[in-house]
Amino acid sequence: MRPSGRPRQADIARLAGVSQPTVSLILGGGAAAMGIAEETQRKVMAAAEQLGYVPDPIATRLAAGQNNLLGLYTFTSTFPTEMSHAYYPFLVGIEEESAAQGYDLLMFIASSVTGERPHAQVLNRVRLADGCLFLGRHLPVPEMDRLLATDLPVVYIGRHDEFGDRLPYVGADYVSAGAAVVRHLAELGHERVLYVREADEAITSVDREAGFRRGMDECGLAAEVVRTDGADLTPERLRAWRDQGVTALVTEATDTDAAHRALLAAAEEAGLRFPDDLSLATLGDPADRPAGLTGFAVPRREMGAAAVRLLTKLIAGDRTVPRHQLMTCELEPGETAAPPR
Amino acid sequence: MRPSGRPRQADIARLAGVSQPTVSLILGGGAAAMGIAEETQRKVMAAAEQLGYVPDPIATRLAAGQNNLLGLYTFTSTFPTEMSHAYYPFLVGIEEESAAQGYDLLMFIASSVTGERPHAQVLNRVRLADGCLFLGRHLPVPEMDRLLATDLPVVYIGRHDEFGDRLPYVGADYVSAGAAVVRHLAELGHERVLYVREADEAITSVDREAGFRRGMDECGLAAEVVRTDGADLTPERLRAWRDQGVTALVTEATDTDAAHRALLAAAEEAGLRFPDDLSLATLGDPADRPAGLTGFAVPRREMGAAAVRLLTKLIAGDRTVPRHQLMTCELEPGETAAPPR
DNA sequence: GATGCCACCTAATCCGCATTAGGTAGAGGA
DNA sequence: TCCTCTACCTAATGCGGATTAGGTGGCATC
Repeated sequence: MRPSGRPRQADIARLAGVSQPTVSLILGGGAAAMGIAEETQRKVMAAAEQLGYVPDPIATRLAAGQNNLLGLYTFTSTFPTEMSHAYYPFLVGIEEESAAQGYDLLMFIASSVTGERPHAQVLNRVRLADGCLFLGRHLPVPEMDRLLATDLPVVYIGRHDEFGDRLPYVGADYVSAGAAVVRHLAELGHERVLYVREADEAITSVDREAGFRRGMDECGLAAEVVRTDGADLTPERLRAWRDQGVTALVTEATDTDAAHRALLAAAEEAGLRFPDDLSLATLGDPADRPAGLTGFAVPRREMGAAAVRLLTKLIAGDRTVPRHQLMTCELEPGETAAPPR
Repeated sequence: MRPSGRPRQADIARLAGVSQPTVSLILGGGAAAMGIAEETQRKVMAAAEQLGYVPDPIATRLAAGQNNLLGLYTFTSTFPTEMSHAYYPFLVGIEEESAAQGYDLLMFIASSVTGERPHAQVLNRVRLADGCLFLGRHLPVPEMDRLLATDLPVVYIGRHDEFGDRLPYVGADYVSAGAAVVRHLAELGHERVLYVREADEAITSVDREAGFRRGMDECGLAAEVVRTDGADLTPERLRAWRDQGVTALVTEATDTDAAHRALLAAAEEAGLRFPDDLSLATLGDPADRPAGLTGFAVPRREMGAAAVRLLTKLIAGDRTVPRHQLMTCELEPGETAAPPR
C-alpha cells in the first residue's frame, strides 16, 4: 500500500536514474553531497522539483532523529477564548524566531476529549518534534517529570524551578526590573515607599519582592512590605499610610491582579489620585494595563524568541548554553509616579 | 545506535519470550489480539508494564501511513503584529475542532522578518501534513494551482472561486446576511436605503452588494448604490442624501474599511448622528467595530471549526461532502439603526 | 599490462512498529 | 500410523529516509 500519493526518494531516484541513497545524499545537502557529480546532482534536483518532493518528517525523524519541527505545547488552550490574549505576544516571538531558524511550528493541542489526563497523551505525541516549547501557568509535574526523563530537548517559557536544572526555561528578570522601578521612584524623590503584595508565594511574587527590597537597599531606603488579600485594603488604610508619610506605593501584577485592583479601588474610594496624592508603580503587566501606569513591561515577544533560540541550541547538542535565562524588562516610567508633593 | 534509552517492543518481546510482532498485536489491542492466548497476553502486558513501555509515535505513524497532522498556512504572518488580531477567532475555532478530531496543528510560516520564504517553497513543505488549511487575503494563484494538482486535501478559509470546484472552502454567506440586514432596516420602516460601497471588486464586495440588492428586492424597495473611494464622501453629500429622503445608509467592512470610516468621519463633520439623523448599518466586521453598530457578525470561530471538519472528511476520502460551504452570519440589530424620524 | 587510486555511486541496514502470509505443534479423526 | 485441522505465533516485509561499507570503472603510473 502506498498511503499517500506523495513522491518519495525512490520515485526521484527512478526518474533520475540513480539509487535512493544517492537521492538522500544529494537532498541531504551540503557536506554529504560533496563527492557527487554536479551533473547527477542537477538531475536529481530537477526530478525532485518536478515531482514536488517533500521529505516525510516522520520518516526523517525515525531515520535521522530530527525533522525541523519545533513543538509548542500550552498547558491550557493555546488560543484562549476567555482571557485577554496574554499568550499572543509569546506566539509572535516564537513564530518569528522559528522562521528565522528554519523551523516550522507543530502545535500540540490538549484535546478536551481525552478527559482524565490529557497531558499524558500529548506529552507523548510531543516527541514528534525535534524539541518542544512549553507555555502555561499550570504545569503537570508528574508528566513533565517523565518527559524530562527522556532526551527530548525542552524549554519552558516562564520561570519554573521545580525541576532545578533539568528544566531549561526563559523567564523575565523580575528582580532587576523591580529594583529599577524602585530606583526610578527614589530618583523622583520618594523616600518612604510601601510595597503592597499578595499572600501568594509563587516564585514570581518572591522575585518581585526581592527586587523591591534590592532597589530600596541600593538607594539606602528602608523596605516596607505589606501583604494583602485585597479585602483589607480599605480607603482608610490608604489615607493612614499617606498621613504617616508614605509617598509612593508599589504593587504587583499577578494572574488575579488582586492587590493591584484592590489598591486602585480603594484609592478611588478614598478620593486619592495618582500621582497627585500618591505615586503608584506596579511590578509586572496587569491584564488590563491602564495606559500610563508606571512599572515595567514583560518582554513577552523577546522571551518567545529567546526560548526558540535556546531550544534550537539544545537540539543542536549545545551543552554550554545557560539553561536558565532571564530577560530584562524595560522600565516604563509612566505617569502614575511623579515627585512627591 | 540506540538513540533513546526507552524500551521498545523488541525488549518486551525478549523479556516475555515472544516475538516483536506478537507484542505489537497484543499492545495494538482489541480485535487484532483475538487469536492470542490469554497467558501470552498476560506475560506481554506484564513485561510492558515492568519496562514502562510507551510506543514511539514516530514509528507508529510511519508504519500506519498517516500522521494526524493538519497543516495551517497563512499567506501572511500567522500571528500578525500590527493588525488587530483578525485571524485570532479563526485560530480558536481551528484549534478546538482539531483537538476534537484528534489532529495536531502544523503551522507553516510564510514570511518572517528575516529571510523571505517564498510561497513556492512553503507550499511544498505543506504536503507533509495529512491536509492543509489556508488562510489569508492574498492567494498566490500559480503556486496554489500546482498544489491543487496534487492529491493533498486542502481547505481554504474564506470564499475563493478562482479555482472553481477544485479549491474547497468555507466562507461566510454575505449575500444572505446582507439581505437580512436590509430586511431589518425595512422592518424598522426605512424605504429609501442607500448602499455606500468601495470600488474594489473583490468577491466579498460583490456578494455584499448582491445581498443588499436582494434584501431591497424582497422588500419591494429600489436599490440605490453609490461607490466611493472615501475622499468623495463629503459632509455636504451626506446632508444632500438626507434632504432627498434617504433615511438609512449601509456600508461595507473591508480590509481598509475605507467606506465605513469615511462615512463615519463625514457624518461627524456634518453633525449627523446615528440613529438620530440617519440610520446606519455595516455589512461585515469592521476592524474596530464600535459597540452597537448595526450589521452582522462573521462567525469566524465557527468557520475555523467547519473548515477543520471539512478537511478531515476530505482526508478520510469522503467524496460526497459539499466542497464549498457558506456559514450563516448572525444579524446584529445594534443601535445605529432605528425607525426613521 | 598489471597496479594503484580516485571519483562516484549503490547494496545493505537500520530506525520502531504494523501487517500479512506462513509455519509449527498438538489435538482429533480415520 | 498418517492425515487434517485448529490454535498460536513468527518470519518477512514495508513505511521513507539516513548512513556506512563497499563496489565499479576510468585514468595515471611503473
